[in-house]
Amino acid sequence: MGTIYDLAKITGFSITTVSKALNNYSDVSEKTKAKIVQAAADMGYLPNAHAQSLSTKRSWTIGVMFSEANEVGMMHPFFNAIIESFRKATEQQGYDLIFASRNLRNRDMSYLEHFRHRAVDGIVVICSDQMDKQVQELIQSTIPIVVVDMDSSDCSVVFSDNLSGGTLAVNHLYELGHRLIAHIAGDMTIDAGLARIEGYKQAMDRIGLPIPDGYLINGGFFSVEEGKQAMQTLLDLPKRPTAVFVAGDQMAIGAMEAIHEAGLHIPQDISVIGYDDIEMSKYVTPKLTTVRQDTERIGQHAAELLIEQIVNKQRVMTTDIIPVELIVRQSTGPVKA
Amino acid sequence: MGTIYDLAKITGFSITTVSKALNNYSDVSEKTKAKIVQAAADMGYLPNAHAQSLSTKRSWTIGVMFSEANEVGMMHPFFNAIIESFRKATEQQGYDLIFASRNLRNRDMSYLEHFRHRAVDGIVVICSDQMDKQVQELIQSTIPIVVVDMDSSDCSVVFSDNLSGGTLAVNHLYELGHRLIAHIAGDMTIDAGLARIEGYKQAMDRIGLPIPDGYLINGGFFSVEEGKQAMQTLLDLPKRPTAVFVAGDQMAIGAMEAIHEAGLHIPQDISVIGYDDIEMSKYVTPKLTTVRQDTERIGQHAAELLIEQIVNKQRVMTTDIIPVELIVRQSTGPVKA
DNA sequence: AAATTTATCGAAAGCGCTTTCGGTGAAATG
DNA sequence: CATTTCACCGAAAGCGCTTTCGATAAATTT
Repeated sequence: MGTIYDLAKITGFSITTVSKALNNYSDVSEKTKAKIVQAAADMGYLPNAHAQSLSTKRSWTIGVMFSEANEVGMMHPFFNAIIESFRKATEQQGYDLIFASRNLRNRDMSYLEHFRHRAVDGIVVICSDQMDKQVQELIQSTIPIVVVDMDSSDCSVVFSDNLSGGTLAVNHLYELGHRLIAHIAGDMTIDAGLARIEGYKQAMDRIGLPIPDGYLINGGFFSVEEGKQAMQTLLDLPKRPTAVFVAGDQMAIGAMEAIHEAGLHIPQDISVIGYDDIEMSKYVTPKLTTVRQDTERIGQHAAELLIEQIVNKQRVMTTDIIPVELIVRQSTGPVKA
Repeated sequence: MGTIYDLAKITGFSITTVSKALNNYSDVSEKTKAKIVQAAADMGYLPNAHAQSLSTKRSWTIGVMFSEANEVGMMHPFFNAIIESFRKATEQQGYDLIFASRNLRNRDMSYLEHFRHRAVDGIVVICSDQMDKQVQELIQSTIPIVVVDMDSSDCSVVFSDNLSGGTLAVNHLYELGHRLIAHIAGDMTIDAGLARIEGYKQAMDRIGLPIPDGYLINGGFFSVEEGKQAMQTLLDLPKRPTAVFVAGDQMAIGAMEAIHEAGLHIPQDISVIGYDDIEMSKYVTPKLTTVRQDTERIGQHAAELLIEQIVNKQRVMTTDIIPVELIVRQSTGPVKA
């Protein structure tokens, strides 16, 4: 406890000198610097972050906002992995994360208002909803920002190479001999979902495979339940697919459940490949083949991009695409002869 | 943007009156209050949180700290669920969460130092490590605090009824006809792990079942991998158990993997029951029977406990135990005849 | 009409810190 | 020896807000 005033009194210097000593200014002698630092250590002095922020207009905080349809917040396994990596990268630089709510002191405010109130130095938004007004508002603001998993030309964005991801999945299935390949897609209002659809279509086209009616089915917003339902209607098709590319691991897990419940076997009767490579993918039975998104790299890169903008005090609008990787496990196999 | 000075200039009142109007003081007339509020809305005025904090000595922030052996941070599925519920409860009251790091501006500091620096109003620690010096330091401090999942008589704590949980698991297995019931335990340095062991022992004792050599095995720190290993040594036992109670769902998933790899079937050959009921438990195959911890309630209760201390400005040291619930799914079944 | 309340407002100090700018004495320069 | 330079330090203003304590004019009471 204690303030620089206490420190000044104890050491006999002015608060100016104390402050300078603590901040390692060059115009205070090594001798007095040492004295002051020692006294600070002795009394367990710590600068008050709020006073510092007020004075310097730097808060060393970064606001984080999730925008996703299911409102699971920090329990979203994919977003969560990104944030964890983002956190590690930013904490190294001295930043703390503030998770925005929309309610402050019984006053309902927008995320932007919240962030302005807290005077964050930058914002990261992990967003699946392109249309979210709040996100647009954040992007339009002057606060440094980076958005993950969404496309935009108005700010720095970083997301996976979903187009290649879709292609990767289809090709893998094709090489295993599959010709009846369906796609349980994410909603088209979601950039990632749309890009994976595109990847799927392009790959099918390139291979020369037609997409039968009903083979491209909307799985909604990536939940297990929606994946399950989509798979069920897929199973009811007159000509059932032998393989299905699912746009997200959670949906894929739901799809697997539907397949099991129908008494079919994976991958003998039907192959399934997911997308994301969330934690649990390697623990379901059979272990899920999937397209891995590099959450580690996405989070870290987003952090770098944001901090760069903060320190340089100028916006940069890049769109960085992170490569994905095919992880072959046990849910995909050769087509039945 | 803008400050109360701007508002004062625009409306013609003093900053005092502006501040009072904004804070709904009684000694400013409705008429001027309306004018000021209107002007504030017009200019998009928002109070600067740092200035407010500096002046009121309330920061409306709560520091959160994880302490767990595996360092997975916010990717820990159980802790994570608790924090999410905690967040919802606190955000309603106007608090923001700050996730503590130990590095601030290239200065390595303790969590307590970090929290003091940020002047948080309260602290929540989700802790599995009883011995953590940092946690002790936090508890000894004067900042309002609540700790989850650990026992302590020096502060408010809230955790699950692990004793009953252990008993619940064993009894369920017993009722299915099992007599050879093993326990893959969490490390004994962890309160939760210890209590579940105790529950297991007591239940076995009450039933009159002996605990064969090697049936109580340390699974370490609740990771999938450790659970798998523990199960493997269990399977190598001369007299293999017909059922195993695992102290955590992640370990249980590892155990299931080991069982599958050994060519055995769940629950036909061996029943397994987990603990936690994390998200993925209902998606593994077979779906995991488990003892559910009420993360929703734990998080919310912790929030209430903490906020109460903050507003009343006095420490309370209660230990609240939240009931658990047996969730029967498909990984447990009657013993083979 | 005088005395007292009441309603409404503002000056000023304070929260803990940073930073500009000027001042002082000692060392270096001519 | 006079002058310039340099190293070191502090006064003061400012960051944006809250809160105490008076002050004033209007309303009420006697």
